[in-house]
Amino acid sequence: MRRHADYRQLIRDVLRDAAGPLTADDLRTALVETGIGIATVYRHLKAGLHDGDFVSVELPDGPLRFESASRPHHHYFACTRCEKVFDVEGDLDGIERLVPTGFELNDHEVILSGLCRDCVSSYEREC
Amino acid sequence: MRRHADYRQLIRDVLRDAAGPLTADDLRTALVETGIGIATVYRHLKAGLHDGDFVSVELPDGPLRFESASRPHHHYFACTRCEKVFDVEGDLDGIERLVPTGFELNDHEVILSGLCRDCVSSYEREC
DNA sequence: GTCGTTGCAAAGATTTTGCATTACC
DNA sequence: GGTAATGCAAAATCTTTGCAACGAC
Repeated sequence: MRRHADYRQLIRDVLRDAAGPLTADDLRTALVETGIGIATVYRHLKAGLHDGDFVSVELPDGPLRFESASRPHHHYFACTRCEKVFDVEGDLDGIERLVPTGFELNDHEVILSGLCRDCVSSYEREC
Repeated sequence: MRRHADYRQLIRDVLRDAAGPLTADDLRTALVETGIGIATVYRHLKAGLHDGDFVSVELPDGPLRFESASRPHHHYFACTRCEKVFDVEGDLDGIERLVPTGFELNDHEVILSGLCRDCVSSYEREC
């Protein structure tokens, strides 16, 4: 089996092409043909976070997810039924207004939750 | 040692008086004199989440935190230096605008991050 | 006595680390 | 050969679960 592939670049590629943030195990699965181990995935993710290649997103009730830092600013919609996570375009106004006096704002994250389109549809069918 | 105290109520009391969201272990520590076990803390938190007594907040790089559901709607400021979490008053406009067509929004969460007042001060002193 | 609650410990799930081995140059 | 990266497995951390014992009534 091939070893010492450019795993960092492979992880970058997978994250760049993903529709939303991925877990470490999602990445290992995507790269399973290379034989990458989960420890190596975590090591590259951690190094990439430090280097600014990736950002991490913590969502309710799930493992940490990662995505490419180069994606345009966006937020998330977490479906409480199917547990999928969707990227959401756009941003909010007035964020600075929330920051307490003397605090220094560096980043922000908005997580919407509810039902995604598919789950709204299947819920309506069931009732 | 006293057993079968009204642990749910004790947990409610601690969360009601807290300055921000607490971890399960914070709660066990706060109630250590009662001899409560961590499993019981988690069991009441889980039941209370289901009953709508508590809400959970997942913040970057830390265990799940909990707070009273009865607190007025607010958001969080997570200091990246001292890792404390502060409640933030107020809310944002235009959240509905972000929701993709066909999705049903039930909740949202805003997590600001940066430096808290104390860390801004000590950072300035150091430089 | 019955039923629900509890503590403890074990199990799960996720993430990190130690270490010998391997690949690259 | 020397250096850095890797896989495996153990450890660490956080959370859940099984179960026997206990308390409330």
